[in-house]
Amino acid sequence: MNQINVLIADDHTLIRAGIRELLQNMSGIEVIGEASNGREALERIKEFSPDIVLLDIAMSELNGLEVAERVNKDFPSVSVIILSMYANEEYVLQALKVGAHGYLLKDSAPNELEIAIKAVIRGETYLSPSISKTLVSDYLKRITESPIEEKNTSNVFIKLTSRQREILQLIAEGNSTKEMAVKLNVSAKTIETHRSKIMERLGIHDIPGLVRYAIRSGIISSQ
Amino acid sequence: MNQINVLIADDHTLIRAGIRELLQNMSGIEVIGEASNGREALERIKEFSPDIVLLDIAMSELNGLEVAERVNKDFPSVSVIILSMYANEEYVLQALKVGAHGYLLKDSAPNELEIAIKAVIRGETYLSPSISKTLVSDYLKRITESPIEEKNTSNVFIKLTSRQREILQLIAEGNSTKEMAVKLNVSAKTIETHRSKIMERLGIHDIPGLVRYAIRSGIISSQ
DNA sequence: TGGCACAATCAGGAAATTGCTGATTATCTA
DNA sequence: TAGATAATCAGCAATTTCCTGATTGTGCCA
Repeated sequence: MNQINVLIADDHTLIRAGIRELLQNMSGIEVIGEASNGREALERIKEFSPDIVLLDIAMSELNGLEVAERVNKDFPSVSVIILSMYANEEYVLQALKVGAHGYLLKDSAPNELEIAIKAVIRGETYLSPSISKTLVSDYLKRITESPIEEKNTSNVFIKLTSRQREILQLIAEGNSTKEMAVKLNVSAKTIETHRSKIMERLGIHDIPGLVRYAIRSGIISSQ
Repeated sequence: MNQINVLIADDHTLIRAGIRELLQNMSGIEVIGEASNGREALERIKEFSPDIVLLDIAMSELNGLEVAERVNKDFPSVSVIILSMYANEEYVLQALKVGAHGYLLKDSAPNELEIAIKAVIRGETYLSPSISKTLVSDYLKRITESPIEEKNTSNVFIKLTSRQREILQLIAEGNSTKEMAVKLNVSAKTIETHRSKIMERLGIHDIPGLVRYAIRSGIISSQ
């Protein structure tokens, strides 16, 4: 039989062991190795030449996206599936940009893992259903339409205008609509409009969500 | 046979499935249920009366430490093992303070899980080896020698009541007043009162400030 | 054991904010 | 130069917050 050889890379031993168990119950799939951080993952890939690598994003040494990029460049025959806790659009786009073939949420059903692996082996791109299907085409359209913009890489800088980032920061810092209006010398209505545009773009529709977004994208710190 | 009945509470389906597989390969242990967030965990505990609950810390609705505290109070026959990504001393101490019987890193070897469960069933306290053994004695010494000093901890657990922390978490997770009222089955007016008390106690008078506070005090993550 | 502090619950009503629809002006670009 | 997008603002209904005050239960302690 032609087994699909899989390598698991995740910081957490227990998680790796759990995933390994799940995979070993699936027919046609064999776990040929594990790695406990990003750098080790690259070594194991070189050593084992797996068909598929399951990469956690949050790894020490080298994060999963970084690893994915190098795998795509140096080992093009190896397919990458990102295993992530976050449905965060930024991460998904970033993953696709660096050549990942799959993006699976840790929140997925176990059999999704099997489906994902087999889809990727067939040459398809697999995303967890909860991640909008339009992402890929949107993304591809975006980079083919304006390839130069690519270096703006990840986060907020491609999604929001300068004014919007300015206002997002003020919101996350705790300013009220009225306070922002005074600071920026515009009407409160204008601030409201900006806020709703920001929310629309980010797909986040509550203030706490904006604050968390601002923190994780580095616009402000939580301190 | 006297099986040890275990309940698994973790936000991520895949992780739960993996842990379940691991446990099912261990003799004398049976997984009798799962929960995908803190509140659901309490419901399942009430329903199933497990011997052991494995609680992830980072759960939505109610975080693992909060759940542990309530389990310890309302279901003293149920033992709690915290499953965490972090060896963070604060977390460990907090877990012990709220009555957890075990603190296991997700980075542990699979068989540690078995060891931990069986130790806890025997009435022992189990901590992952990588967590300094001195923690417990240090902690105990500290609280017996100068119990007043407790306020030096300065974290949420002393400043807010359990209910208030619960609501702070929900706020920071983006729930509206109305949504929280429905989830907690109280009136919106009650939520409003809680929120204003929380703000009063913390001296923070805006939602973004609460969110940042919740993040830096570990009640939620920014992800 | 009576009372005190405090937690948790809820209400009324004024005041403030938001959401929604729609509009104007300036700028940049295909 | 037309079309898309950004930044600005308004009206108004609906929702939410803020402030004051009240009730109930519980633990504590003098």
